[in-house]
Amino acid sequence: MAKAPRTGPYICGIDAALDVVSGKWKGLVLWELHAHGVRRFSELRRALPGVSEKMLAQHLREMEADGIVLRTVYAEVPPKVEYSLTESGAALNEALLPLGAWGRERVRREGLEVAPVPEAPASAAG
Amino acid sequence: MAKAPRTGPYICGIDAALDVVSGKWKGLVLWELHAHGVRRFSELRRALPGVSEKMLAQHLREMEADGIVLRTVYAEVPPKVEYSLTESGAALNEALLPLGAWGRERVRREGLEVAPVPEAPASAAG
DNA sequence: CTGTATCCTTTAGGATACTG
DNA sequence: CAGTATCCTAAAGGATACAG
Repeated sequence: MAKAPRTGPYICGIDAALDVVSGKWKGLVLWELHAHGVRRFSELRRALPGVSEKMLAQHLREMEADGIVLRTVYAEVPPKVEYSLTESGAALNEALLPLGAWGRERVRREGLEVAPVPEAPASAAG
Repeated sequence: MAKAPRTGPYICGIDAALDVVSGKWKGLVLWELHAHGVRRFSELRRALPGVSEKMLAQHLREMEADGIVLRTVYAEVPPKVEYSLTESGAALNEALLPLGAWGRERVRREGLEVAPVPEAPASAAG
């Protein structure tokens, strides 16, 4: 979803799904949470080289509102917040696997560049 | 792909795939070509209510450059141009099926609105 | 550590007019 | 019919500073 309440009626399921994953870093956030189960804000920031605090926070809020990410706040000092996938988020990740496979095939076929990601699970993400 | 030559290195397959389907109408174009096999420019325009000529042409050029759409120009007058899916485009469509299913489930679960599409194949697109 | 607030640049998308 | 060209608006994203 965008930040606005609800953009409008969807035309098909693809629309409704792309609306949720559209965002420069959302796919990576999804994958990072899938790979590690639980991540803190600062861990996600380190895992996404180049992301700004604003965008990371904004994306996480939207994904939370879309029901794919769970945000857990611990009443400690210093503050501690953990992010994880909801059941729906995990299902979304599963649904993205074939698309990821197609994308990797595309990268291979067209000889596109791929940035090395620290600690990325090479088996399925590359 | 964006209109710029190449945005930059991809981080994972999802990135590389989303880059190709990101665009307000690309998913629908994909589906329309899948459903009909071959479509002319004006047919696509009618199938995508609200699309501007500029965006449709631009999207089709990008999809052609990305190797998922084939553009066939007939040397006739009046002009005739046909669009269809390449093998890669058809594979992309297949890879999008689980995502579409997830999207429809999301629409159902959250009670989101869906716009009725003329002549859309209800079996898998709704 | 986990964010917000503000300001700014870039890009996507749209309206309209025109052309081979 | 199948587009281009031009101009414009809106939305996404980024830099930086500050706060609980």
